Amino acid sequence: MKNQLIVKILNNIADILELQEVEFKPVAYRRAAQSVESLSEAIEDVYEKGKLEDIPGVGRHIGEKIAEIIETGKLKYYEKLKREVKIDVEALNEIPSLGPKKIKMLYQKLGVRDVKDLEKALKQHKVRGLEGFGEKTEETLLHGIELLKKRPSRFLYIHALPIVEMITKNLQRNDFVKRVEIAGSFRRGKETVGDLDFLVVSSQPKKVMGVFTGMKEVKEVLAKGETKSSVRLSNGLQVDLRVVAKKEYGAALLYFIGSKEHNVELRKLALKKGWTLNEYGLTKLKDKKWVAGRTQDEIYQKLGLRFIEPELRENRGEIEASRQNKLPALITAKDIKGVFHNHTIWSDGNNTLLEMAQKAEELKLKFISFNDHFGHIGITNPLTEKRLGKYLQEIDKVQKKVGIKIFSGVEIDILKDGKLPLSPAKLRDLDVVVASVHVAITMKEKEMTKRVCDALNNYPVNILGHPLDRLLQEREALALNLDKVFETAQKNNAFMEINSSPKRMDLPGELVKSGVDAGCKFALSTDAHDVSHLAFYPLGVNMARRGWVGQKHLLNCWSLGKIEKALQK
DNA sequence: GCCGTTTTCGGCCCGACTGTTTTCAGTCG
Repeated sequence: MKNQLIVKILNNIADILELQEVEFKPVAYRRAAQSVESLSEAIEDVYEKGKLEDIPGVGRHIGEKIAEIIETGKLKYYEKLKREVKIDVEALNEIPSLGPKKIKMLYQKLGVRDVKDLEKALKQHKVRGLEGFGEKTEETLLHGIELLKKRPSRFLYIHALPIVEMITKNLQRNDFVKRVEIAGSFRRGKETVGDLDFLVVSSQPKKVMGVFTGMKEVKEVLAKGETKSSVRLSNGLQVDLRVVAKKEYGAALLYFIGSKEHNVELRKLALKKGWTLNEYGLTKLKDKKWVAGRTQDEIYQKLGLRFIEPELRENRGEIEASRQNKLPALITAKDIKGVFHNHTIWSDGNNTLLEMAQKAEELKLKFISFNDHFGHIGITNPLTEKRLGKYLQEIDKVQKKVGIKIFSGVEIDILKDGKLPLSPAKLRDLDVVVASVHVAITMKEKEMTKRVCDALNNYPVNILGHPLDRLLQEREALALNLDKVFETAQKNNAFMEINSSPKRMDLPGELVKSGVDAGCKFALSTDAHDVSHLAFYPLGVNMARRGWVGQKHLLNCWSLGKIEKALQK
């Protein structure tokens, strides 16, 4: 899959063109890059279908360039640009407060071509003499380079969560703070966040800024103004805060939840109606008269739209769907009646069957499904055919001690050749069969796709476990033709898993949406190895919501009777 | 370079903060 390569090249072209002060083209290339990035299928497949120009922001010229990259792995135009500029724009652009104008100046006056050159020039104090540069800029840039060297990667949602709660509490306890909202990608339920964005309603912004920048977790104040401040916490996470008046609340929240691409579309829509939209409200273009802004709903309505849930705001068709009143009724955490795919001390989990079941009951769930590892995967203590009988007896015993329904089952490995290490007949004795790829994960797409589809075709698999087998920030996704997998799963009445484990988040939201579009059904799992992991299921709900999942698409929302029927093979 | 429920040509989202200036350009989100 060359999506990421193409995204990178298109963005680099935009960087270079920006440096050359070419107008409008950079925006066009970035827009195209963004669309390719949010594609839910391999760009090669789009190309083969001859549909490249259907991608928003991709016209004839960029389409031809993408085709060239797919066919040859390279792009002549890009090579030519790189020869022309001779500068490592990509790396230099990463440095905070360094943009195209300054990069150009640094190259022309000091011959700076890369970060190394810049660091040298800064340390020799050659930069401060340039027009528009000063001592302070020198310091900022040097600090920026240091920061990049030890830059923390994006934060997992689960790691950002306690920080969000802490900051919210810190702000809320002040009587001059009327309202606190978390916005940005966290509010949109993304699996990782680059920074946090807070919105506060208050008539005393200065006091709010004082509290915010004065928190003990703040390591560095990056900016502090009347309405906007930015800090870096000691763990490296950047947090932005905006303070607005009550009247602006809706417009500001809309603006700060984003995504940027969603907002740009809304603004274009406003312009067509003779209005302008910013974070303070929707106003008339002519006389600046106020149209709306108190609530998000009000603004959507004025724009001829129905309210769009934050998780959908990625400019992936939600605006058109909203206009046509075709938005899905998204599931919420309350709709989840139980969770699939959980481990205990019968394989590599930390707790007993009873402890896990009791915890699920405590969480007000109506069922839990146990799926301890089966077969010879690289973990200690997997279930074997010999132990399976005892495991099932034990589950029966626990069932008598708790007030919720327990499903029995295994998580069984999909072997290299697409076979499972237990016969279809024996698998049919279990309530829930989760089948997953764990070993030989570097297979080529064609083989891997066949392997997974063979398993779905030849065995009574209920749930395809963590389909991508990716680990966030650790391991790439399997090479898999998901279109084919979706089709095969649907044909065999198998459910695609939405795995809520914080490092997995698999399938991610955008791919869940492709599955929904393809007619697939889903099962939400916790993949818990400890009682504490059972509480992770709302993370899977985030993924499901980002994937446009309604109750009819998700097994966990159905009645127990209907679930049992759907699991019969 | 893309795009069109006023357009196939002429537009292209909008404002805050910082540092360097002495009214604003550059950067960022």
